[in-house]
Amino acid sequence: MTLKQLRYLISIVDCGLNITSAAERLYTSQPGISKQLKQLEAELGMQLFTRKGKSLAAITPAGNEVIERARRVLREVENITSLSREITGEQTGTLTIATTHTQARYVLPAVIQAFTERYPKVDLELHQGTSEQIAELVNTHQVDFAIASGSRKLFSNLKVLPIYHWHRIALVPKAHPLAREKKPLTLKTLAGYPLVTYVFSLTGESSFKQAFQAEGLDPRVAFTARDADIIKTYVRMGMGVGVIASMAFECPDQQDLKAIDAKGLFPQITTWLGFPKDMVLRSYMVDFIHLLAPHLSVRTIRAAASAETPEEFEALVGDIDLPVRGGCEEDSAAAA
Amino acid sequence: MTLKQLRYLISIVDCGLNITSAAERLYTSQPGISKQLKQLEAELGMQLFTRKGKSLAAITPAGNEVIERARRVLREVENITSLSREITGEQTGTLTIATTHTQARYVLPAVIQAFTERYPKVDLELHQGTSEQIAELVNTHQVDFAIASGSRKLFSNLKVLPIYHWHRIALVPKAHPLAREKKPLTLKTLAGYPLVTYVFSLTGESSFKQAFQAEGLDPRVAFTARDADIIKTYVRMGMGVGVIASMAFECPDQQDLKAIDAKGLFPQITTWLGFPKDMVLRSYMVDFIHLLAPHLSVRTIRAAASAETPEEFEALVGDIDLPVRGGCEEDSAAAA
DNA sequence: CGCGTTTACGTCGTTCGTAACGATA
DNA sequence: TATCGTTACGAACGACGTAAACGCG
Repeated sequence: MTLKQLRYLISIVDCGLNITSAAERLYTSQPGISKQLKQLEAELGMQLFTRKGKSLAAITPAGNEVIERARRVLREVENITSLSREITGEQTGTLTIATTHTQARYVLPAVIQAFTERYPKVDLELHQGTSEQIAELVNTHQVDFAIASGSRKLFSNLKVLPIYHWHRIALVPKAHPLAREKKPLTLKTLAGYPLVTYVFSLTGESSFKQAFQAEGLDPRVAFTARDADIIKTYVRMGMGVGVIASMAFECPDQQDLKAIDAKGLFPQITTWLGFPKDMVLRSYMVDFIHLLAPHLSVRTIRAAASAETPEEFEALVGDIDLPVRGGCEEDSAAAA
Repeated sequence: MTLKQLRYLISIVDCGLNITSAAERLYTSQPGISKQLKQLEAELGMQLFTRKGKSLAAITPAGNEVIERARRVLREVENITSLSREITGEQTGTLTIATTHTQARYVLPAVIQAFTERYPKVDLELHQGTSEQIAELVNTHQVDFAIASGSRKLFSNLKVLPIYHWHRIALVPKAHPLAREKKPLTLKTLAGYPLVTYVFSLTGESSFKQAFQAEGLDPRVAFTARDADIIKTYVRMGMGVGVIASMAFECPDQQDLKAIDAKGLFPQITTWLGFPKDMVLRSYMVDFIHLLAPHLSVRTIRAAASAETPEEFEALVGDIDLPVRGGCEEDSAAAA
C-alpha cells in the first residue's frame, strides 16, 4: 500500500468513479490510475468497487470503510505538510470556508479583504449552503472552517469558537405605519402584519416561530427566502414586514427602508466558527479568526485549538464577552 | 512523502534514534533508512532530529509534531489492512492487551486458554503494569485492549466496556482469631490488626483508605505489595490481615487461609475493558471480549464499538447487569 | 579501534506515458 | 461510434544492498 494508491483511490471516488477524470485531476495518465487501483485491490484481497463491464459501478461496503480510512490517512499527511510549511514560515496554502449567505454577504467581505491583503499567497475558497450542507462539508473535512449560527448539534465533533451575538430586526418601507410608531415593537404588533423572513430549517428559524407561539400568536408568514437581499426586495414591494438578522441592514438601505430593533422579542443568537479537532491551524488561519473576532486574541485561539479536553477548551472561551453586531446602526448613522 | 518514509521515521524513534537497529528491525539496509530520512527532511524542509556529529541526538519540537501525525497515519494504514484481513476472513493478526497483575493472574488465564484454542493463528501479547502504564500504552496505541479497574479518568479517550464487579476480601491464616469469628467483619475490627494490601496508587487504593477514614479509623498498613500472591505469602507468615480482590482467592488457598467477605466494607469496584475509539475491531477481538464478559453479546459489543456518540454508547452498555466475581467461593466449595 | 553514519556505485524493480486494443451503450 | 477501461511496451527513475570512507568516543 502506498500513499499514491490511496490518493488515486480517493480521487476516483471524488470524480464519481470515473478513472479518466481522476487521471486528469491528478495530472497523470489514466492507465496508471487503473493499474494502481488494481494493485491496491490485489494487496487488500478484495474488491473496492463493483464493476459493470469494465467501468466502475459502485463502491462496495468494504470499499466505503477503506475509503473512509484512506481519507483520514491523507488528511494526516496533509497535516504534516501543513506543519512543515508553517514551520518553514511559508505563508502559502489554502483556506476553505463554508458559511451561510448572511455571513458571506454581510460579515465576511471586510474580513476577507483584510485577509487577502495580509496573505496574498493564500488561496481562499468560500462555500455557501444551509446548516446541513455546512455540517456535511466540515465534518468530512472538505472545508477548514464552518461559520454559522444557532444549533451546534450538527457540529458536535468540532472545536467551536464564539464570534459575536446578533439579534433580529424588523424591516419596513419608510412609508409603512410601523416606521412612524413611537412605542417599542411587540410581537403582537408584528403578528398583525404579513411577515417576510428566512426560510425555515435555516439558522435560528425555530426560535422565530417559538417566540410567537410562546405568546399564543400565529403570524402569517407571507414569504420566505434564503437571504436578506431577497427579503428586502419583497419588503420594498410591500409584501409585508421583513424580519432579518441585524447584520443584514446596511446603511444604503436607509434610503427607503427603516429597521426597527426587535432585540427583546427573539432570543439572541450566537455566530460561531468551527473547525475539525485534529486540524493543524496554520498561522494565517489563526489570523483569519482574529480578524473575524478581534475579541479573541491570537494566543487564546492557539490555546483553544490545542486544548485536549472540552473542559480545558471551555475554560478558555467560555466566558468571553462577545460583541453584538448590527449592520448600519440607524441612530448613530443619522446623528453623524 | 511516502508511507515507507513515515515507517522508517517511526522505527528510528522507537529504536531510540539508532538508525542501525531500526534497519535491523525493518529487515533492510541501514543506508536505505538514512537516505529516506534525509529525503523526508528535505521534502518537509526541516530537521526532524538534532545531530551530534553524524548521530541523531534528539527529536526537534517540530519533529515531535510530525512523528505524532505519522503515527496516526500508520495507525490508519494498519486499520485498512485489518479491515481487509477481516473481510477476507483471515483469522490471523495480533491481540495486544495491557492489564494489571490481578487480571493477568486470576481472570485472564481461562479466557486466554479458550481464546487461543479458538484462534490459534492470532498472536497474543500481554503487557502488565500499573494503571498509569496501561493508560500510556493504550493511549499511544501500543496495545489494543486495556483491562483495569477503578478510575476511568486516565482512559477518557477510550471506549470502555464494563466487564464485572468485584469486592475485597480479608485474608487470614486458618489459625487466626478472625477465622473463627462468627460476627460479620467490620472496619473497626479490621483496623485492630496490621494489614497487608496492594501498594497505593494502584487500582482502588484510594477507596481503601477512604473507607477507613470515613469511620475515623487509621489502620496500620504493615506491608504493601503489587500482587495478591505476595500478599498471601506474607499473610501466611503472620505479618497481618490481607485485604485483596475477591478474584484473587483461589480454591487451593483454602488449605491454610480463610477468606472473609468484606463486601459491605469497601465500595464495589468495576473492572472494565477499554480500546481506542477509532480502532478496527477484528472479529477475534470481539470474541475475546465476549469470552471475558459473556453478558455482553457479540452484537452488543459490535454496536457499542461503532457507536458515534457517548450517549449512543451509554444507551447500549449503561444498564447492563454485571456479574460479581469472586475467586473460590468458600461456602459453596465447602458444601460440595 | 569499534560503533554508527554517510558516500559511492551497480543492479534491479517499478512507475510512467504512449499507443494500441476491447468492451459497452 | 464515442466513451471508458485494459493491455502492451519501452524509457527513466528510484530504491536497495554492498563496499568503502568518515567521525567520534
